[in-house]
Amino acid sequence: VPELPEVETIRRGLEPFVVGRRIERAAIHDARLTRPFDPAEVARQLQGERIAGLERRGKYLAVRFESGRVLLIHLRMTGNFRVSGRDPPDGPHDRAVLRLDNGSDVIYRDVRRFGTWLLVEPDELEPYLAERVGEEPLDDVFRTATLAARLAGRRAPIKAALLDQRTVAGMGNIYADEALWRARIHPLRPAGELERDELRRLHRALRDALRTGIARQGATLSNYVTPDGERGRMQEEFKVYGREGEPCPRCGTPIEKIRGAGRGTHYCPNCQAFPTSVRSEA
DNA sequence: CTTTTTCCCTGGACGC
DNA sequence: TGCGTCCAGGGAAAAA
Repeated sequence: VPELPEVETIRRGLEPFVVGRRIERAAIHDARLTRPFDPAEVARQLQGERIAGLERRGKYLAVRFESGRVLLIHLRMTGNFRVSGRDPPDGPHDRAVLRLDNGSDVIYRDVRRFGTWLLVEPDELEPYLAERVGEEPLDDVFRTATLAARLAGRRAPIKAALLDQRTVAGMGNIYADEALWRARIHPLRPAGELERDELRRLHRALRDALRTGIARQGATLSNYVTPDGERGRMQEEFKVYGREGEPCPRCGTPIEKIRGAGRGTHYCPNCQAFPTSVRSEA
């Protein structure tokens, strides 16, 4: 499941291979990849573009071309990139191939075909992102106050609020669970009712979890590998995700799994206890 | 407006 | 072995 750390790892791995290169030929094999646009037409438009930079916004990869156009890629569940020479092409799940001007291929794979490619004009990028993606949690400007402002007045569970990309760009199910465990906050607490100290802990926790994820090159659960084919090692750091019934690393209480925000949600019922109504209002 | 639910998609795990 | 069923979940869209 590519979340911020996985997407950032992919970006870093791909960057040296593609920046400065020209797309000699593009082939898109999945009719759904560029919906609602015709994949053959998108492929034609990609041909000849020279790549000026590879950026990340939340879970989006943005391939910036010298022309100013941008290819906005979302990997969703199983999208992934490989570079040729390190892995045989024409795998059963190869959905697109970009042939570069140095003869190498950038291969896009996506088992479940949830991923999307959207080619946008220069003036379309920011408006598109603005209504979908909030602040980058690892930027210096993302302070506790930033997080607090995004959560203020919200009655949705904190788990659901964290998964909202406008709250924390790039947050996903795994890192949300890990961050809430680190902050010792119950996933179903109403987001707007978190105390000042809890917000401080959560701010620190989610940044720590995401930074650790990047340092470990992401988490490999099934499909995900870096563009070099390396497995991530973040799964070895999981404290709660996928550990239902196992002892909490902090207190030994068995980890519980519930349904939160429509997603599997793992937490320690002792460390992350729901506060026993401290509220004094009747 | 906010929040919740449904849907898309496939392969792996599991029960019989 | 093989078949049916369930599950994983990011985000768009629909429903509440």
